[in-house]
Amino acid sequence: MKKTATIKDIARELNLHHTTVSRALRNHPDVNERTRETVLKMADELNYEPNVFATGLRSQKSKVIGIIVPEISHDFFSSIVSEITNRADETGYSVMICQSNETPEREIENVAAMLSNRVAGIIAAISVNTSCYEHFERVLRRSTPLVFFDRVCHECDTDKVMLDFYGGAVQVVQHLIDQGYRRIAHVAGPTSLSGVRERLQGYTDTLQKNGLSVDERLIVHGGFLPEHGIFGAEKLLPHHPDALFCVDDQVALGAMMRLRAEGFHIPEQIAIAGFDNDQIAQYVEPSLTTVDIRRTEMGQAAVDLLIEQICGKKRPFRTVRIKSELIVRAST
Amino acid sequence: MKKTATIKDIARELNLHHTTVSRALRNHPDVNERTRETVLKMADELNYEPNVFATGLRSQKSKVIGIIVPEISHDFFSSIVSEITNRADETGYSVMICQSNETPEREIENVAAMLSNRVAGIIAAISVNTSCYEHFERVLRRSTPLVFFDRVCHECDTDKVMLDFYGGAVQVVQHLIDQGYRRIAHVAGPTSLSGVRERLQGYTDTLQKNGLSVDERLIVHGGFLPEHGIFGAEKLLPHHPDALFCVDDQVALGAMMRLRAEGFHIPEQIAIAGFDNDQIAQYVEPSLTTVDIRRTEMGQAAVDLLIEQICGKKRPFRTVRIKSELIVRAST
DNA sequence: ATGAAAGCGCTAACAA
DNA sequence: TTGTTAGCGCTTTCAT
Repeated sequence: MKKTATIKDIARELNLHHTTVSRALRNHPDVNERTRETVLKMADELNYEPNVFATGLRSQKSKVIGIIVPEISHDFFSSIVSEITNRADETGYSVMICQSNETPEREIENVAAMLSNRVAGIIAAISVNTSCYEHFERVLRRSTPLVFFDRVCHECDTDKVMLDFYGGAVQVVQHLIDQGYRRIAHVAGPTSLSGVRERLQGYTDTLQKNGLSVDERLIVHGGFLPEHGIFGAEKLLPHHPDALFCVDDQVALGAMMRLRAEGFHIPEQIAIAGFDNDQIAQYVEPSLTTVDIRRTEMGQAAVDLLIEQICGKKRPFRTVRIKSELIVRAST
Repeated sequence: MKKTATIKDIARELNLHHTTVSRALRNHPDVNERTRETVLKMADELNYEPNVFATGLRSQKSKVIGIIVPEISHDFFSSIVSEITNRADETGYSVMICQSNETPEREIENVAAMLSNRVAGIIAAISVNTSCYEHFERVLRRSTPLVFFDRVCHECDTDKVMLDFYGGAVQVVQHLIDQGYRRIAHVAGPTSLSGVRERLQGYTDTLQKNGLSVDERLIVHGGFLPEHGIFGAEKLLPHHPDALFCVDDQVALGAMMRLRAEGFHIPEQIAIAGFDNDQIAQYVEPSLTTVDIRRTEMGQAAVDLLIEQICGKKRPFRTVRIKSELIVRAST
């Protein structure tokens, strides 16, 4: 690696002391205007680039935000990562990324990697199976700023950006009931996640509010992937549902595939609704009714909260709720 | 930020000099076995974590790989980022990410951000509109390791991981011809990208090899998103194609949507084929014939080439070609 | 086997 | 307004 110019190189060229150069570059008031100009010119000429290791070593701060997600390649998470990256960019931060692959072990390593890289703060969505939060507690003990989003850790006292899963589920189920569906099934996710429990609660509450009974046989649990939708549909069909409310769009996609294979007409014989408003939801046939969750707003909120923490704004921790919006399409 | 323990803290606790501690921690041979043990124990006790700023400052090296992609949230790129991240993890590197949003301006900023963060190396796919490569030349001039993938810069002398676009296109078009389709259209991408030109070449070569003429009206150019497929289908329909070979699956999805809206039966009246084998390709109705490109292999190759460069292996730059494989599904 | 000294590039405090 | 000194945490060289 050919070494790049340092402030000392600039100083030598200009017969100045490197501290003067340092001041000039950082617009310190105590520096002659003409000196500053020559310094800036020389810096440009020598392609000077401040050394992050040196500034980091002195300040013990970095301009890097760490993101930890379960799976980078999922539509929802990749969108959020994209939004976070854009927002971070706007505010002068770079982004470091890790994925837990939905395992607590990897998640622990992810956290360790972030801390070892001395990131300015961490934005995280926990993995499905995380039940011990010691690694996140350690982040807080080191007073490294931390913001959870989507899949939050309720036990941890820090900022959170949460979706309105309950409200979203209520909207979907009410919509299905309004459309005349009566045997509404729920292809749920793993109950270890609060968002899954909230959707379930919204589902049962709305059924009961409308005088419909909750049939346990119409509730199945799985994961967030298409195969879980396929499997869920198979388990539900013997109980003759007339609508499927799926925990997310990927699951809805799998369920839709299975139902089509069985020759069902959607939405005439069975309706399907998802959650997340993945990009494909509008391109499948029939297009999928789902709940949109304002990903841009979510990503920005996460970054903004984190930066407030980084900047040391003294304030109580906050939980931001992102609004859900029902998107009605052809599948219901 | 509560400061973490340093080697000096450990040294003080143990009445040793910090250099001895440093040696002990790095398994230097010149250190008493019992001393090493007590040092390791104390390091663990104090939650010692080496300071990356200090080691970076001394060594002028980091253990961070930078990735630059056009759009993080596209199925293809997010998969590749995921694969790269996994591979980097295995080899002890962390990953920093940027997206150009398909604009050269942002791409230039991305490169600057990576260099300013002193990453160990950069893995990049260039944006559609990048025509000047000065920013990448600068990377090479600073002898920062650089590997292009998918969308490569031919003018830059460095490692490249390329897809076999030509071979993939040949397979798709030959398959369509074998299935009896004769008026095969191509919804192409922007010709600024070599991968797009290679697919186009594979398309025309295969038509001609089979004694079919190339009808310019059956070739349209656009981008990589569903809307470009919708638009492409509209422009092609007046010329009565019986098959559409699309530049990627997203475009195929859009085209499929448009054709369905027009009441066409797929694949009876019109066949559709894509490229990339996005996750949804198997879930749409009808499932989409496409070309798979071994994303894991691609991500690993990119990381492995980069790490070879980082480790200073003296060797000529290489171009790795990733095999394409036709995936026949219901849409043809 | 351990310690001392020096320096990576930068900035803050103090001196001139 | 500019220069001097010192130190962030670490490793390398040389001395003991």
